[in-house]
Amino acid sequence: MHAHDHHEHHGNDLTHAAQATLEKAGEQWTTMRASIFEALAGFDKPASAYDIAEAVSKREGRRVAANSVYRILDLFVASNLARRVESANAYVANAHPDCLHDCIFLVCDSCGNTTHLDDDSITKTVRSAAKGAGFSPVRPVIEVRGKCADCDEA
Amino acid sequence: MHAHDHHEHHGNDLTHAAQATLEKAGEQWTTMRASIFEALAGFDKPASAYDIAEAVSKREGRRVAANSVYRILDLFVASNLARRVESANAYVANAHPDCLHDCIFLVCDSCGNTTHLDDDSITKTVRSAAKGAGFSPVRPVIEVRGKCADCDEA
DNA sequence: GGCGTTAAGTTACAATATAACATTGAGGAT
DNA sequence: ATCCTCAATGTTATATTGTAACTTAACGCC
Repeated sequence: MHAHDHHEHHGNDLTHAAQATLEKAGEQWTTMRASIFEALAGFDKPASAYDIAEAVSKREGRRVAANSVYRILDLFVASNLARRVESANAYVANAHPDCLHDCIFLVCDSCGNTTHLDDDSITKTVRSAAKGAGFSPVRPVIEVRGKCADCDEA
Repeated sequence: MHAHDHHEHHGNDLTHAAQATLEKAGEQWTTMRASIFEALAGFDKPASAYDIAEAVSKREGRRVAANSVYRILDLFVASNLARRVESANAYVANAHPDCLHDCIFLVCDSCGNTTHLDDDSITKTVRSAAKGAGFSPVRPVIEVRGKCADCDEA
């Protein structure tokens, strides 16, 4: 288990935490950003930029271009409000935007559900292995493809 | 250092090792597959399917569609002749197709060069962390984005 | 009011990936 | 030899993901 105590936010609590984090970073919490964050947080599995564009478009009754969604997702990722799941070309909301982790995603190949681990001992080991090879690590990408408990029963 | 002794193949040696591995898996070593493997191995950094299609097209003086390249790359990845670098949407030849590893890629954000580590202790730890979370790991994706030694000097 | 700055809209396009179907060629069965 | 079959590749079309360039809108400031 990781040592420090962090809180997993949900629902409005999560939205407020996201807003607070973004504003603390000197960025604005606009209605568009709020919509996109809501949409992202509303998915129960990683969502592509296009999934989000579609969800927001539907909810708002107007066309929102993928383009705009990408811009905002990039901002979210840079501000720790969201993460990109590289092996799925998709994004997930970060349940604790107020604390910084290299995180580990477990992606189910069969249902697409994704859970995440925050095991700092692993990520530190990976970072230091990279350093040992003369590399300056910036962002570890640690994902495990496989089967989640539910799908594995079958 | 990882414990077992494995040989890094190069040039013709690598091609022969790849051929042997593919044939041992019950697949044919066709001229098309050989061409694509050569092209892939000829890149000094991860190459996209389209990069490879272009290289093979040029070398053979005829159009080779990305499509065919994808099919063969998929086969290569399944047979351990090549790896996909998820965070780069690109592929690299595996320098030792005759032995099986979860491997770790260090991808330079500035020059694109990619080196790989085979540190089984790390990958085992990642796999077992996944298992500990009720997940059945199949394929760990461990990549580190950052700066290589050369680019880091600047 | 005019101006600068940031966010978002719009359009176009590039890059990556897959699907569906046609063709080819090698090997075996008759 | 002819036909049959099957795997591999070719061909065409299209889906999905990601960027670029430029325009418009909103707001604070002078």
